[in-house]
Amino acid sequence: MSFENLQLKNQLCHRLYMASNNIARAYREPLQALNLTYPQYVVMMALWEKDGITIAQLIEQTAIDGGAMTQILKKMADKNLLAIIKDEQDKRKRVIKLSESGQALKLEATDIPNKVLCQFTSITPSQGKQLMDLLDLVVNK
Amino acid sequence: MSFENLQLKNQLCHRLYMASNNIARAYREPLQALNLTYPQYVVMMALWEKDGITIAQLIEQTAIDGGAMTQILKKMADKNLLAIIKDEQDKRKRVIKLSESGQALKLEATDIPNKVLCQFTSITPSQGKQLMDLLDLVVNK
DNA sequence: TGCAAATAATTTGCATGCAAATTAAAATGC
DNA sequence: GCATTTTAATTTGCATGCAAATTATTTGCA
Repeated sequence: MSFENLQLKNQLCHRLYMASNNIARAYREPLQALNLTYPQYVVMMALWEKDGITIAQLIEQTAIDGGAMTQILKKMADKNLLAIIKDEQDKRKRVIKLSESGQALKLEATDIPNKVLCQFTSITPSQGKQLMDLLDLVVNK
Repeated sequence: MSFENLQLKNQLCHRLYMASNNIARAYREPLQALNLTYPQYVVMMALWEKDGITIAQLIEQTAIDGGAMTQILKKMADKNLLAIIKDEQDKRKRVIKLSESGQALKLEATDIPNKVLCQFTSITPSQGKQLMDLLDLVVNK
């Protein structure tokens, strides 16, 4: 038996693992300037697009784990980026609302995507698009 | 300003994040049968390919964090999958050697890649290959 | 030779990802 | 109308990923 299927270099999962870590690492420095971790940045992007949504909707948009989300939002509330508000209609729900400084941070974040992309010179925009489409197949199983 | 560049659906990083988590999740169940976590499985694959290497080499092969590697190897040694041996030539180094049960596990692992791939029906083998090549561009910056 | 610099691992502290258990509130069904 | 089930969040315990500090050795170089 050759066990080719067990060779690390043939594993799609390992490529994804390395690529994902690699790109997340590339965000660290630019995000430090905004005092945000990467998942916090993802939450901010979701809220900049649509504010005032529930935690469940935020989890749906970001695909961040629910247990982690509770902690992440708590820290972001501590930093006064957002407020966690009880829904009076359905008291199980919490609505997330950006603070003014949370909204204002959007302007400072505009450059982040470019700063990160500039670190990846070997991939063209067209290949990036291709890659996104292929990744969608993995995301949607 | 449109802020298109800040939309979550346009972020390569978020696709990678979701895809990577999604595929790692797909490994969980098959790996439970072998009593391995995903990173432990990656370490095993590296060692099945080349046994008796140092921790530094293992880190190089797997791209797993050094600090995490120490913990991972400790747990794997506790499970008697491998031994962590002091290098007598260079006492800073540790050599990792698979135990017999560690080597034997390779046979049981042969089916894992297929079991996982079967969960991703919407992606063809050709697309998988394409995806790997594109991911290499991200991995190698 | 001797001491500073580099290398290999480990440790520590923090931030997740994930599964399972828990709590609170709302929806359902008989 | 009340008990059962479902839903929304939180909490807990465990396993990383990562940066920074630490320890033990080895190299390099004056």
